Amino acid sequence: MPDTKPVRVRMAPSPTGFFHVGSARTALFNFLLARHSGGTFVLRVEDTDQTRGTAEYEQVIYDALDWLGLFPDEGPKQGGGFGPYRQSERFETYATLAEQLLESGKAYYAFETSEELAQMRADQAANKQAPRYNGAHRDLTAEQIEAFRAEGRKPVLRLRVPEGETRFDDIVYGSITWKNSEIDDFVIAKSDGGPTYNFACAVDDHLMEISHVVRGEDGLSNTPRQLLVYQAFGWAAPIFAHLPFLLGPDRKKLSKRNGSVNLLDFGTRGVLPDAMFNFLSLLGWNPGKGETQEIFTRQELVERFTLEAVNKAGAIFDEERLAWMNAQYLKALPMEEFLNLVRPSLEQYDLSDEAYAHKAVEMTRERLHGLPDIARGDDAAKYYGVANFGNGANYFFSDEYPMDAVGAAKHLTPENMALLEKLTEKLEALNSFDAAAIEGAIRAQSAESGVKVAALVHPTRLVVSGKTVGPSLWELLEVLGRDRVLRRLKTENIQ
RNA sequence: GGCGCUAUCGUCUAUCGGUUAGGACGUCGGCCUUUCACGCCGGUAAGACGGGUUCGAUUCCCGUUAGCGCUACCA
Repeated sequence: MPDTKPVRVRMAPSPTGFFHVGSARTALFNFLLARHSGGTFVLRVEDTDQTRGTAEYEQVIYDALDWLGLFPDEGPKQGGGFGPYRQSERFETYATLAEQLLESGKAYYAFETSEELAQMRADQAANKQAPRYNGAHRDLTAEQIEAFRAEGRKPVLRLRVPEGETRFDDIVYGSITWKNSEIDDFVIAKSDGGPTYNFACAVDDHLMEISHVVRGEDGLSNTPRQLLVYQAFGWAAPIFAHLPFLLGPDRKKLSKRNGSVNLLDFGTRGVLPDAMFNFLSLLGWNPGKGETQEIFTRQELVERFTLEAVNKAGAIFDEERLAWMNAQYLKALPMEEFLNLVRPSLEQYDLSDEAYAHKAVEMTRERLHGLPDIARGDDAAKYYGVANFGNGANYFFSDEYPMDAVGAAKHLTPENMALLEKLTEKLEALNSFDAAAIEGAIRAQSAESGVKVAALVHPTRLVVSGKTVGPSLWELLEVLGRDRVLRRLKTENIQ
């Protein structure tokens, strides 16, 4: 590593109203690289498009980054020595620099209207030609420029792309070469004076002394254009590393059309930030060397991460695997934290008996799914996660809980109800209402009535919880306590 | 259309010319058991296709096919 320049990476989202998980993955890899190399993680807001929302949408970016735990070292909020960090506040810089290019002859005015350009492209398409700016205004004379101005036309500034080819070494994709003839004289300054993406991006990356441009695969095609801007200014280019896309189940670029893409929605659904961090880091990257470990702490990830180990092929965002991974983290979470996590879904209940609530949550937690998806049609009684934890623990806190209809039809038969009456008497007679005694009573009743233990267990569980599944029955009854159990058994709340 | 990129089990991936192609998710079967879940054990399943290079290719090269991306006064 002869390169001793300090590592400075950036995440450059545009405020669009929600934070895409793909952007989160890109931000994460930048963050990992910065922390791994003791570098700086910069947040730059690309809000040059005035037609899109900005102010309130910017907050979404902070919320998302905070949630995932990716705290920028420099950015609009935290400041830094390379600000401002909002492109909308850097227009003068772009204008000044674009002007420089105009004066040096590296850029020129072009006066075509949008309509004329659209027509030009249509003609090219009709002639099966590549739609590219034809360079008609490349060498306008001062008189011609004045004439266009007199017409009231507002010019754009186009970069005069030289002959030859542009190549660069991408850390992930290797050597990439483009013929400059494939790149037209693209616009660097719009007619309203604002910069275009490729220009602003190159200018900012240079001025902010970004050492590694780590971004999505779609940036690959834009890189030659940006390199041309560096070249026009005579600037040294940064190192590029493009990341393969995150794909939907249909193998198309992940979007709202083919899946959940809002990072914060996963949090709402009960995904732990640590789990998402771990999951995302393993999409398109892995420690290699035959490593079979799947669960890594943030620190382990920071230590092992290298751009060289990033894959080239796109990766499908598999929610099943996310669910599994989230479950791993959920199980390892200290009870106190877990309790706070599920508290919102239990808000309608009285949790003042802390010891009881603690026990109820603990018993229910062992059965939760990593990322429930009721919409998929799963049995809500079986699959629940953090977000709808209350559905799995409702019966602990209220006598009003839904009765599983299928289970009731199967187990709450007249014969079984008669058995339950006898069992209820036995339970009522118990001196100590503990698991061992309860089990003893149920087994005794089983033997006495000549039925299998299951013939008593299932109906009892149904009546006291409304569910066909749940914790060990003896322990469950002990925790629920004599009062609740007997009350429910006697009420036969089966509807 | 042009240009660019990609291609190992259904999915995420390991492999840096020689392996019974490994792990994980999912799935299937079994164990545990009062149910479900957990856990444990076991099974299933892959180098897109065709050419080269080589003693030997999943691995290197070329082509085909497929997918994706760029081709805006969006970012």
